[in-house]
Amino acid sequence: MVTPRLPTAQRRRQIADAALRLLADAGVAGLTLVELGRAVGLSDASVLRHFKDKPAIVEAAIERFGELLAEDLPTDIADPLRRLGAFFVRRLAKVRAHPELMALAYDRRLRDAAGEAGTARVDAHIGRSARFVGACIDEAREQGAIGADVPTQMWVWIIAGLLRGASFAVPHGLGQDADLMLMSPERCWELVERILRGA
Amino acid sequence: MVTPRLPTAQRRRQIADAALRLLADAGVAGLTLVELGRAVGLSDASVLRHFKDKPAIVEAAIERFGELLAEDLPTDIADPLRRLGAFFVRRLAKVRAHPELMALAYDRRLRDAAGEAGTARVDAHIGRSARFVGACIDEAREQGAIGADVPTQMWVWIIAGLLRGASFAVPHGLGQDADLMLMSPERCWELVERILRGA
Amino acid sequence: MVTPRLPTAQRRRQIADAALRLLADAGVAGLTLVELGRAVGLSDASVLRHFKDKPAIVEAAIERFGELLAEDLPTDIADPLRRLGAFFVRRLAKVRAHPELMALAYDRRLRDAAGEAGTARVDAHIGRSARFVGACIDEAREQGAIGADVPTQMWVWIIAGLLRGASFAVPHGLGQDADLMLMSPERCWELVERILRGA
Amino acid sequence: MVTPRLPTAQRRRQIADAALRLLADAGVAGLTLVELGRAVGLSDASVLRHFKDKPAIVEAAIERFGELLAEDLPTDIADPLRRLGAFFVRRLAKVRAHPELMALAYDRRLRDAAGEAGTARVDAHIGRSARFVGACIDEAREQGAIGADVPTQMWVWIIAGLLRGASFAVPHGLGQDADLMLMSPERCWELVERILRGA
DNA sequence: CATGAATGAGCTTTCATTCAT
DNA sequence: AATGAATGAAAGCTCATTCAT
Repeated sequence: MVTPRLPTAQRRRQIADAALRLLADAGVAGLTLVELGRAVGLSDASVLRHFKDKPAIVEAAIERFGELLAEDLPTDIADPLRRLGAFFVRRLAKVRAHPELMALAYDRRLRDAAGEAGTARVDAHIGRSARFVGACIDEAREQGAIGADVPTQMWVWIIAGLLRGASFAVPHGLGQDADLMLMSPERCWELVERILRGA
Repeated sequence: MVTPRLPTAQRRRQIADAALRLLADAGVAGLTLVELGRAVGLSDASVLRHFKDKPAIVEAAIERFGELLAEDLPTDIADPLRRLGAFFVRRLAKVRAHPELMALAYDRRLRDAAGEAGTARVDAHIGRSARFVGACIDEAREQGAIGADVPTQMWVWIIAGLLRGASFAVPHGLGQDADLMLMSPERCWELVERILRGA
Repeated sequence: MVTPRLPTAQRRRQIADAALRLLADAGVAGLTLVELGRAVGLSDASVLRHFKDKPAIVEAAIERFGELLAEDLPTDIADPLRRLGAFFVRRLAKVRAHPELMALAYDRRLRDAAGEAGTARVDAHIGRSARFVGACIDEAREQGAIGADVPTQMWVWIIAGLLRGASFAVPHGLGQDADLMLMSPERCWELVERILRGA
Repeated sequence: MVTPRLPTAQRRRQIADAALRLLADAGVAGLTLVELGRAVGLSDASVLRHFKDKPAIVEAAIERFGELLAEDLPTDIADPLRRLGAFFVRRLAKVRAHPELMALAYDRRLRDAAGEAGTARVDAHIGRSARFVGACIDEAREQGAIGADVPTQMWVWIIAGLLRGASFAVPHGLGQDADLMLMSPERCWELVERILRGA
């Protein structure tokens, strides 16, 4: 088989992405070099020509995942609740588009794959979204848009819960509410905002 | 090595529990027979004298986890919101007491470990809590205790999100709100109930 | 399960017979202590209370097989061809009645199971029949009943070949001659004797 | 250890041949991957890089054995008895040259090693020689070279018996006839042919 | 840059064997 | 006499990794 040679930079990203997909679809046990090679059209040995070893691949995948998450964080919106809303809408759309992949954000599987070394990086990336949400909430509270009784962390978890919920292909709660999946992200946010303000 | 002998029934439970712990602490890759043996003080071969297979062990662990989750579902409380509150309080306490273990309820790792065969069982066990919550919400709504605008499934995910949040040993959002962990489950529920009613 | 206790002598024979059957039906790999136990209604550990170890069981099985073969050797018939005929008829009937079992006489599986130690015993037992046949032939030849040109050993192998052929449940040569299986041992011997005398 | 590399095609044949030898020499239980590796100068893991499975190795060995047997079947000789004779001479020479190996043709060990799946292949390969012999006999009988009284299948077994006899390194019948081993295959066939015609 | 060949480590599983009850 | 519990050894197999081509 003649495999087109690609510059390392491209290959690295390709491999990191494949690792993420594989981890999401097949779990830690499914992330093997052979499978990784198959995904990018290389042999297992060749995959390792672009990375020192497997942990290095996982590390790259984690960074890739971090970028994916960071994309959703808006920076240019002044109003905290509108900023939070923009994040929520983007993130929800992304979770719906790639439920398996985004489930990694609400899972410990990336940490497992990372081993001792990478755990902190994973937590940092995933925590970044949480900190963003928390900051929006705090700011909104200071402006009086949100009441003081419910602590910020609770709101953070509530929002994470809503986003995570969308990562189930089949919502394993009630069948009759499967149509929640059909509600637009914008409409969802309206409801969430009402909850935030109302409480 | 002289290992104290135990009747199979005891050993089976011991092994199933150890499997759950191991899965929670070390992930799918860390759940090996040798490690399992070490956990219960047996050799790897001896572990398999109590179970036909490794899959059989995972299966037992899943059932054990199902029991653990089922304990939290109250059946004798008529009022739906009080029933939901009782569940919330129990489950939250349990998640705080065993964060790593209970993270399995909000994770895809049990499914990964279960393989093709056991996935349905895992989903059934975990989904049972979700269905319980959904039923309480529906009932409460019929009684007019909860408004009609926010769909049930959303509340289910919100509550799951709050419980899942407690499974992080270090809340990876904001440090200043770590004291949320110190708020009593009962007090947490008060807040949640207020959100439910208020919206 | 309450297993009736049997005196060792009976158990030993029972186990040796089971070992023979197992070896014949399932091959060397199928001869395990657990399977042996199942066959005689004992646990694997209990089987070893009647024999020092597994080689000892195989050894007993070999002796048992030797007895089985020895039964077919007539001692009281003076005329060599009639003596040979009696053997042939008995042996053929036995091979037809227990093809799998008797296949062990034309196979190296017993030797494999016996290991270094038992090989000689196996050869002795199986060779005994061959020597018997050879002796009959030699004697008949001295009496002029058989010609001198075909060496004894050849006749021995011919007869062994005929007996061995009957150990195939399905004669894997020609289908149209399957009815050879239906020809009575006595009639078979008539044909064999004609060949012996005629040549 | 530095092992000289060989292209897979070569290795596969090498391994299949070694499997056959091992099976012949050490029996089903002796056919292990480690032993196989030792025979070809590889580690056990490396052996499996050339075959998917151990069963796949056995399968290849069986095909190899089939080829070995098929070599002996002449196709270009019109006269049936001469054709049979050519086969007999070749096969006898081969059995004498490789008694242990060729014993597999008169044994159930290949079937045991093959397991459920390969049994039919083994029977087909071994049966092919038998069918060949049967066809020669039938044809010769039609031409009147062989009498009608002895059924074909009997002759097939007789010939198989003679060939099988040569697979014993030490003819375990009579010692005084060990010199049968020294008789040339051609001379043996002369005797066999006389028996065939004479009856 | 890419790969085929080879390997060691580690995993699941089977099995003969020991021992306390 | 019988068994349940435990074990070490060895088998088959997977996988990350190395290296020569």
